[in-house]
Amino acid sequence: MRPNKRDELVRKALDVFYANGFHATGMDKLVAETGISKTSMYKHFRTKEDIILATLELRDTNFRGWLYRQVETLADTPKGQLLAIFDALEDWFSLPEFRGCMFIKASAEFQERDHPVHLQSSTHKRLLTEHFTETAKAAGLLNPENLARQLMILKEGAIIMAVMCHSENPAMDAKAAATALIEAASR
Amino acid sequence: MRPNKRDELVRKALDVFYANGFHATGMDKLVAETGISKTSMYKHFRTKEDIILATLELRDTNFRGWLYRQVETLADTPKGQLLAIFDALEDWFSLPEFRGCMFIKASAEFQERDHPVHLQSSTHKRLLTEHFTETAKAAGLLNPENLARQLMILKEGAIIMAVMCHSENPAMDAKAAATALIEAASR
DNA sequence: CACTTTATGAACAGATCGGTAAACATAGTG
DNA sequence: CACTATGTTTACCGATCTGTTCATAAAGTG
Repeated sequence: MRPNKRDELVRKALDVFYANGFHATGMDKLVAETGISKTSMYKHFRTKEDIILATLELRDTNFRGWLYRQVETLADTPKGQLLAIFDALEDWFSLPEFRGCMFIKASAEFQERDHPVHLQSSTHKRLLTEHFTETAKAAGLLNPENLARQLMILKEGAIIMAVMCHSENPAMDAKAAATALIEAASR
Repeated sequence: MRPNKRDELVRKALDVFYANGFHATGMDKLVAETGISKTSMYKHFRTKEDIILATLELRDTNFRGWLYRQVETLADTPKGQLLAIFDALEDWFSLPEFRGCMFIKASAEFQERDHPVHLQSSTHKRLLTEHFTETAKAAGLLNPENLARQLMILKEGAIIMAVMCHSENPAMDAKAAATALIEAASR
């Protein structure tokens, strides 16, 4: 099977959009950064928006895959895994290429509630919430849906603080808060 | 004193940028939405970016003013005021014009860490954190800086969830979490 | 009244935007 | 070999981008 130009484009475009933003990245910049001709891009995608949607799809797969794997590596009990979320976040935040959550940024640039980009970003957050809910259930904790939503709030809040207040350690602040919440749900 | 066109522009541009985004709003759109001529705009500001910075300054004043006033109205004890933050958020989220945090969106569109827009957004979050810290100190709670950062994480996370997962009540999820944290810091 | 300030509309740069067209190169397949 | 699919380069389209120019209107001040 030939190396797929389409996938190569999506992989490279993901990095460019993540680092530079969606509206701020023009098609010509995408050509310059990916080394792929504009004609090829428009053979594989009808519009720039379709390329954006494809990068978000890949990002969802990559990010959730990485997080779920990381959490399972760091802890073997469901309860420990809920806490390990924040250890994984700490690692992520410390990467030099860390630029925040791509989906938060995407829905900030495409605000209409029924815009495909906005919808796809919402889906990403919903899938994460559902996964946390399942883990909380496996841990036998009280009100697993409530707890999962609270852990999501802590995760998203930690991301924002990591992007906007660079000096501190929001992942560990969030982990401490999560510990208290999980403790309370253990009674 | 004559009605100040500059302030009128900033007030109206704030709404347009907030509703439509920064890069997505061109100067011509700004003319159409504000009813102020482009020539006037460039008499008062050198660049579009200067207009953006002015709208952020106004937003900071307005938002923190509103939040601090709201919190003081809703509760008279410092501890109660820390919880009232989330009641205020709930009101904010339910407004039809609610579109998330303008500073999160600004720093999502202007990502370079030393960009004036990014810096101004960071300042807004720092001022909020400092205010929460003072309130936590006034409440005599343990580790007021820690608690304030955690409350900030809850606040920012709730905003993100409100923007991206429209069905639920993230403000009350965050308030429940805040209750547990404040309780733990009361020992 | 004359004078200055402030605002306006409309046209216009020069660059960049998303997207297209046409001619050509390359490589895998029969 | 011919054929097809996939890629490239280059130039181009009309629209829109930030920002400027200029002539003109209106309003406050002496």
